[in-house]
Amino acid sequence: MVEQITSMDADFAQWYTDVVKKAELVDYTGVKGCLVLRPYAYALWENIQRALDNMFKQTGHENVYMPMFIPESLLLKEKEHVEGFAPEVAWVTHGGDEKLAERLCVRPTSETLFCEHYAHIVHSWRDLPKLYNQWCSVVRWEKSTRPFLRHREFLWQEGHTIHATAEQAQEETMRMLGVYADFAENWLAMPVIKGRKTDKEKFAGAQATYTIECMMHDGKALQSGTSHYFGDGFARAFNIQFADKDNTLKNPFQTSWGVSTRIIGGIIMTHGDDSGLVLPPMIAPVQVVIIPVSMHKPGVLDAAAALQDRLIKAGLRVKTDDSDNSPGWKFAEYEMKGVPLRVEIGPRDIENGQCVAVRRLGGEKSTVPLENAEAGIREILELEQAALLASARENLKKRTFDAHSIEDIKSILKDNSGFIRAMWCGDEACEVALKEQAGVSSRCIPFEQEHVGDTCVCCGKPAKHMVVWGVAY
RNA sequence: CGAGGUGUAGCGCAGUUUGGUAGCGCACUUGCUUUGGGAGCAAGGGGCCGCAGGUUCGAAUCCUGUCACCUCGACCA
Repeated sequence: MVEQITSMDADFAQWYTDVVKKAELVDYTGVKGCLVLRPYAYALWENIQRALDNMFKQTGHENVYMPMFIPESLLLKEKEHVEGFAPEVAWVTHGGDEKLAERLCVRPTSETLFCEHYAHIVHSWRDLPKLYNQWCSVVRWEKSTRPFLRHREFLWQEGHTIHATAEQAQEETMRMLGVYADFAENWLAMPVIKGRKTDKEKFAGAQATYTIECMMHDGKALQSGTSHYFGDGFARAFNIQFADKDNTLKNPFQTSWGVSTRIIGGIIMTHGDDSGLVLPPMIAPVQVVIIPVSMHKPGVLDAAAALQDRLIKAGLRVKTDDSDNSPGWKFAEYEMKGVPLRVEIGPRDIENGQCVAVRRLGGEKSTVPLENAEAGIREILELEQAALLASARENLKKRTFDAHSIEDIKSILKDNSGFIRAMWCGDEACEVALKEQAGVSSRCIPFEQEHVGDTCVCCGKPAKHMVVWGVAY
C-alpha cells in the first residue's frame, strides 16, 4: 500500500504538500525556499517554456541573458523600485575572503540591468523598439515559502521592452497580458480575470500593472502573470535618451512582464483532486500512459509497443509502463501524476482489435479501435483539455459573489471562499479597511466591468470601479 | 519576525512520561506464484535516533545550546 493523499476538504494545504511530494515534483534542500525541481516538474516547466517562448517569438521578441549580480549603486537608482525590493534582496559581500568594495545584490528582477544596457545601446529612434526577454532564475529572500507558490529562488521569464512612444509601450503591455491570458486559458486550461492592479498592489516603479488572476480550488486567488507599463520613469532615472526624428532628445517608454514557475502551483491547485495531480494534455509531460494488462501473455507487450510507436509518430507524448508492478498499482500511480489519459491493452483487447482509454478527469472509460487509434486518442485528449477548462470555469463562477457592503462580504466569506465583486471609490483607505475588516485584498480592477452598485462598499461615496477582491496566495 | 509543531532506515511512524544499548508498516534485494483498480508467500539488506556539549556505570530517552523543516500569522508586485 502507498500512503493516501490527504483529502482537499480535510486540509487543503496538506493536500497540496502531499501532491507535490508524491507526484515527484519537488524535493527539499538544506536551504529554505530553494527546492529541487525533479524531472517531472522540470518537464512541465520545459513545456510551459516552449509554448510561451514560441508565442514571444511570434510577437517579435528576442531572448537575451543578463548577469545575476546587480551593484548596489545600480539598484538604488530608481527610488520606488528599490524600496519595493530592498527588504527581500540577498547580498553578496565577499569574493573568497576578500570583502567587496561595493556589495552586489542577487537579482530579484532585472529592470535595473536592462535599463543600464538600454542606456548603452539606445541612441536614435532607429534603435527602437527593443523587444527583449530573458529566461532565468531570480532570488527573493521571502520569510515564508511554499513549493512553487513562493520560492526564494525561482525560475521565470522577464520580458523588458523599450519604445519610442508611450502609446507603443502601452500597446505592448496589453499585448503581452493578452499572450498570458491566451496561454493560461488555451494551454493550461486556467480561466483568468484580466484587469489592472490598484496603486497599492502595483509593481514597485510601474505606472500601471496589469494582471491575470486565477481561481484556485480552495477559492483563493493566484496572480499568475503580470504585465507592467513603466512610462518613462525608469528611462529618466537611468538616463536613457534617444534622438527622435525631429532631432530632439527624448526619454523612451518601457514595459516589463513575467510568468514564473509559480504557475505550476496554479495548475496543481486549479485542476488537482483527491487522487493527485490532473494535468492539461497541452502541457502534460506524458499525455498517454500505456498499461499492458496480463503482460506475461504472448503478444501483449508487442501490441503495447506497436501502439506506443504509432502514437509517438502521431506526435503524442507517450510512455509505456511495463514494470513488474500490478496494473492496479500503475493505475493509481499515473492518476497521482495527473497523466491525462491511460490506455489499457490486454489479451481481450487484442482479440477485439481495440484498446481501452480511461480519462483522468472523471475516469470515463471508452474503447478505441486500434485501426484508428491515433485519431481516437487525439480526440479524447482534446475532450479532456476542454473538460478541464470547463470545470475550472465552473469553479470560478461558483465561487464568485457580488457584495454591496462590508457586512455583505463578511457574511459571504463566513460560509464560502472565493472572489467578491464589489464597487470601490478608488480611495486607498477603503482598500486598507477592507483588508483589515474583511480580510480581503484587491485582486484587480477587471477590464470587463459590471455595474454591481452605485457606491463604494466601504465608505458609501460614489463608486469608480468594480473590483474583484479575494484572499491571495 | 511572532505562535505552534516535527526531526529515530528511502518514506510514514512507535519507543522518550519511568535511562539499560533500537522496532513496526511501506519501500528495497533474491526466488517462486500472480497480474482488467494500489498482489501473495518465503528469505534477506539497511539506522553513530538532526548536530554540539553536559549529567550518568550507562542517554533516542534527562539538562543546556544550536540547526533545519512544516503549519498558521505578520511580511511579500
